[in-house]
Amino acid sequence: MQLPKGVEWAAHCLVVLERLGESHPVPTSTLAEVYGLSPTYLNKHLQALSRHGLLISTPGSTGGFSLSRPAAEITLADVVEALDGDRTLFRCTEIRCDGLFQDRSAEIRASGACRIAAAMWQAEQAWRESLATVSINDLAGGIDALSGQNLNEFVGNKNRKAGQDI
Amino acid sequence: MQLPKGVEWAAHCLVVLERLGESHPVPTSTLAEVYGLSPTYLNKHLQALSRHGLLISTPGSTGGFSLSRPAAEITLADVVEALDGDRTLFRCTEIRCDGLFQDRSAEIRASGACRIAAAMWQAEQAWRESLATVSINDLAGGIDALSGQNLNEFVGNKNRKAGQDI
DNA sequence: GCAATCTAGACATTTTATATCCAGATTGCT
DNA sequence: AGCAATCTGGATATAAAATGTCTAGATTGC
Repeated sequence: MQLPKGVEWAAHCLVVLERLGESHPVPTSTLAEVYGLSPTYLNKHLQALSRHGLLISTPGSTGGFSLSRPAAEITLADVVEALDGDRTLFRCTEIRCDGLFQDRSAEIRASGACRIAAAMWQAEQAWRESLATVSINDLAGGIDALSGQNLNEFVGNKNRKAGQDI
Repeated sequence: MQLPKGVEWAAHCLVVLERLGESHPVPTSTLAEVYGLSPTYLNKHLQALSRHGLLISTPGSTGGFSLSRPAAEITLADVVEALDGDRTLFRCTEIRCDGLFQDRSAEIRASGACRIAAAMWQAEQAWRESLATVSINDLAGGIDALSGQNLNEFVGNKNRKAGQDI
């Protein structure tokens, strides 16, 4: 069981957008180039972030994606939720009601949620709460500190190429 | 991203073994019948639990599986680790080193682990720690309290059928 | 020796993740 | 107005993982 790679891609892209400041929207193609990712597939993930309100998408010739709110208010929990939907790590299939005790399934269900599921969900809660303490802002310092300058130059050139004055 | 169903199966089976006391080993076929599971596939998971020291397996005609230690000392974290191996929820592919900054990858790696990965792993740590607080013993009370009596009768009959005096 | 079991691995099926592609709509530029 | 670049959504294809089955070998109790 593993988180989809899209989570990693999305997190890095959000960091890039933070580092670039709020200037102009950055198109998928540029973000893909920064990290050597598949543009079309990355776009699918960015669309998901947009649908969930983490990004604002601007259509049109000089369009692209930009952060919808301050990077300090976007957390890893948001990213995971946006890309992985409302799925839980643990999925309870209530096998308590399936085999030997089939005919008492109503009674079993009435006795409350399965304790295994409850414990699993509580642990998952701890996971999400930890993710919620880390914002894109917290992440931005380290990751691309080394390459932040280059990043600005690169994207800047890209945008100028597209006919835009940054 | 979701935990394999085997985790649920294994957890329930451990609870059943706890409720039956330590009497005799219970074969895969009986455990599968209790919850209406695929015997061969369940056996694969039980083998994994055995390899990781949660269960003791007894070969032979009256063989089967039994808990390797008190149910209070087997936690959900153990179950997840046994069935899902050493995989982490989040897998870092270091895309920092892949695209624009390819030629500086050595430098980037030297600057330390990716902060995104670090945050993800810390959250995962919280998840595992929460799972480690829940033992099979804790779970046994609720889940099959309703059907514990039937469980004993059922497995008892099974074992007698197999020629065993329980 | 026979029947029941665990073990290990090969194999098939199903589901999910990954990736690509295309038609439609929006916008900026000339 | 027309063109180029973009986002949007869905269809489709490929790769990987989970799920499930099967067989041959080894162990034990009767």
